[in-house]
Parts: sequence; C-alpha cells; structure tokens
Amino acid sequence: MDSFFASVEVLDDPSLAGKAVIVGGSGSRGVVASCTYEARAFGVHSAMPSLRARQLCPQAIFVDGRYSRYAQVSARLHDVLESFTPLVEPVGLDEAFLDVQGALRLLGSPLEIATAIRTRVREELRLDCSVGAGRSKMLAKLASRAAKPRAERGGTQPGPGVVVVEPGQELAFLHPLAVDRLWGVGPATAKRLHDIGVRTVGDLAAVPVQVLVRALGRAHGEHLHALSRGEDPDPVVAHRPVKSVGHEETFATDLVDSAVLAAHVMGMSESVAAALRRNDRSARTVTVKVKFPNLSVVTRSHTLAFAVDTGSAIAAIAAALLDGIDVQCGVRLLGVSASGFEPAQAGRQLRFELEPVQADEDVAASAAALAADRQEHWHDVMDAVDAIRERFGTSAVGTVSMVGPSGIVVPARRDAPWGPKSDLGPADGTDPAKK
DNA sequence: TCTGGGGTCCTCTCTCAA
DNA sequence: TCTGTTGAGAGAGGACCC
Repeated sequence: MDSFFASVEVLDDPSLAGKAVIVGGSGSRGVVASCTYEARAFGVHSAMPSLRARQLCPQAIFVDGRYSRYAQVSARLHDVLESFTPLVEPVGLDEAFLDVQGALRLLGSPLEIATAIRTRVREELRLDCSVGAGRSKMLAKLASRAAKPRAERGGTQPGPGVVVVEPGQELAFLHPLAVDRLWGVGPATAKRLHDIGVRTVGDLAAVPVQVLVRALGRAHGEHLHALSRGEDPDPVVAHRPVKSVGHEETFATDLVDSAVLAAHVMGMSESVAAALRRNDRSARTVTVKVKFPNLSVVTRSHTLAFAVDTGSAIAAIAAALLDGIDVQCGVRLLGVSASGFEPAQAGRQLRFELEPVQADEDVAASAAALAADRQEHWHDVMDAVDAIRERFGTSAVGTVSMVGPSGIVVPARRDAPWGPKSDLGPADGTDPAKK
C-alpha cells in the first residue's frame, strides 16, 4: 500500500487531502510511522525521529495514529487479496506476497492479475497500492517499489502502479540497482559491502561467495550471493506461525523508581500473557529488555523447564531478570517478551511435571518456583480476568502491583505505538485533542 | 537531531554432556 | 582419571523488516 497509515487518515478525514500529514509519535522521543507524499517532498520518511520531521516540514499535520483502525482496513485488504489466491503471505499490515502460479490460467497473465488487484483495492478500499510481479518474492518486492510514486522537491511524480519483471529480464532489472535495495541489506550490511567495493547488485554478483561469507557470515553471505543472481528459493507461506510475543514501551522520561518499574513489568507481563492465551499458547522463555538513557540496550532471558501463560508467572521471571540489571542510571525503554511456545495445554499440565525446588537454589530457581506456583494457581483466575477485560476493557481489572496514581497500568497494545505522547505541544500551536 | 514497537533471524560465546 | 573434540541448547547482542 502507498503510505498506508497516512492514506487511511486522509480517507477518514478528507480535509487532510493534499496536505503534509505525518502519522507517528509526536513527542520528543517519537518517530514517523508513515507520511503522505506531500510530507515526503520535504525529505520526511518513515522511521525518522519526529523532531527532525518537524524541522524539515514545520507545516506538517501530526496525527497520533490509530493502530486498530489500520488493522481493520488491513483485514479488508487481505479479504480482497484472498479472493485472487489462498496463498497470501502478509508482511506487516500493508504488504503481502501472493503466489498466483495456480491462478494464471483462470485469471490471466501476471500483468493482468496485478492490474486487477490494483483496481479492486482502489474500488473496495478507496486506497492506492502498487503491485510488483516476478518469479520470486524478492523480485516482486523490488518491482512493487519501482511501481510506487516518487516524492520530489517539485511535487509527486506518479509511478507506473504495476511493474512486472519478465522471465529472462531478472538480471537486467536487478544488476543496476543499489545494493541496499536488496531485502536484508540495511545500513550495517551496506557499509560492510561498500568497504569491499560493492555498490550495486551487479557488483555483488561479481564477488566470489567466499568473500561475502567472510564479510557477512555464512548464512547472510550465501543468501545475498543467491539474491544477486536472481535466485530466491523463499516460498510464499500463507500461515507463518508466530514465534514470540512481546510488549515494550519507551517512557516520556527515564524511570528510576523500582516500584514504578515493577508495576510496568507486571502490566507488560499481563499483556504478553493475554496475547499467549489468545493464541492458545504457553511459553518457556521469558526475556526482559532494557534501554538506558545513553540508548545502549541489554536483554536478559531465562528458559523454564515448563511453559507458562499467566501474567503473574511471567512477571515472577521478568522481575527476577530485571533485578539482575543495574538500572540506577535510569530506564528509557522496558520490554517483556515470551518465546519458546508450546500448546496452551502444556502450561495447564504443570502440576504433573514440576520438580520440587530446594530452598538453597539460586535466584533463577527461586523465580522459577514462584512462577510455577503462580502458574498453577492463577490460570483459572486469568480465564475469568480475560472474560472481564473482554467485556469491560483492559483496565477493568488488574493486580494490586499494577495500580498506579492514575489507576491500573493498562497492559493492552497501545493504539499509537510510535513513542510517548507529545511533550512538545503541536507544531501548529493548536490542541491536538481538538483535531 | 538523537533515534518506536513488534517481530524474525543470525552469529557468537559459553556450558554441559557424551 | 584426565584431556580433547563435538554437538546441542541457552543466553546475549546485532541487524533487519514494516
């Protein structure tokens, strides 16, 4: 989709049409999640710090964003795509790969299918998208990028909308491209490639694979070498299983109070546990992430002998992990995540598998014992809590440790997860609540 | 100017067991 | 009993994607 979040905002509020609109965190620690082409013409792009975006485009209208609304539109988009083929692999909310090999006889050539997708999306969602087609996911991805409009100083240049890389033309399409256009080449890899004289995909294809493996590691080196020759064996997978769930938050000001941190750990653990139960999963590994004021990041994880799916059990482990981190200098971001999934039933059968824990075992074992105890005694309670939250909202019920000055620390996914709310005031001097 | 949130995958290091 | 090797798994960090 073309500047998806911003386009949805314009769709819902036509007074924004033709204006520079930026969706993202409006605070000093926020980033741009999406922006209209009018904002892009000033050099604004997604992932840019909001402060920088304000400087480049002071007249831009900042919108906090509504994740639930975008998810709603995304679901409709996927309904449209699945009417073409059941083999749809979503990439985030606004992109997807479609394997249309089995539909060619029924629906026509790749160009005809791509054009039909674009038309149907515009008719049913009233939003624009760009479609790329090729013999692999990477080629389709690069082709869709080439199909998009281009923002320039003088205005927006419309893109072709549909680009098809025909069989036999792959290398002619790929080799002139800058190497950082390839999927998997970010700033760090691009720098390493530049260091060995590789600037274009064609340069990459000319480098012996051993040199790439030395520079980038085996998996990455071999993968990029294959991509540069147009080889991409990665198939379209319609239902990729989720492997981890997490919740993290950057605070408007750095936190130092251990009681406040503990309340956030509890709230985030509840959020993670609720996501696990929604997906009928329990998890063996709990990870805590801390970002310090100097932006350095540490993670600590612990893998249990059993799987858990209650917030209090996850919080027992997360709190013990956080205890092992020196947070005296303050915490800018805190996160809790769970991985190592097992079916939910594994967490419910805990009482038959647990080994007794001796009193003199280390902190991790104590935390595990606490988690086990909570897991065993809390899952029936959490089923009731889930039902209450479903009906009355996420802040309707919580544990005592989650209660802060303004009530229960809400563990639900935030609707505008792109940094803390504005601590700067709006760029145009108006009250954003009135927009 | 000072960098979000939710993910996946890879690499390196360490430990433990065979 | 000691030493060296190997492989698996855990833990930590980094890079990347949207």
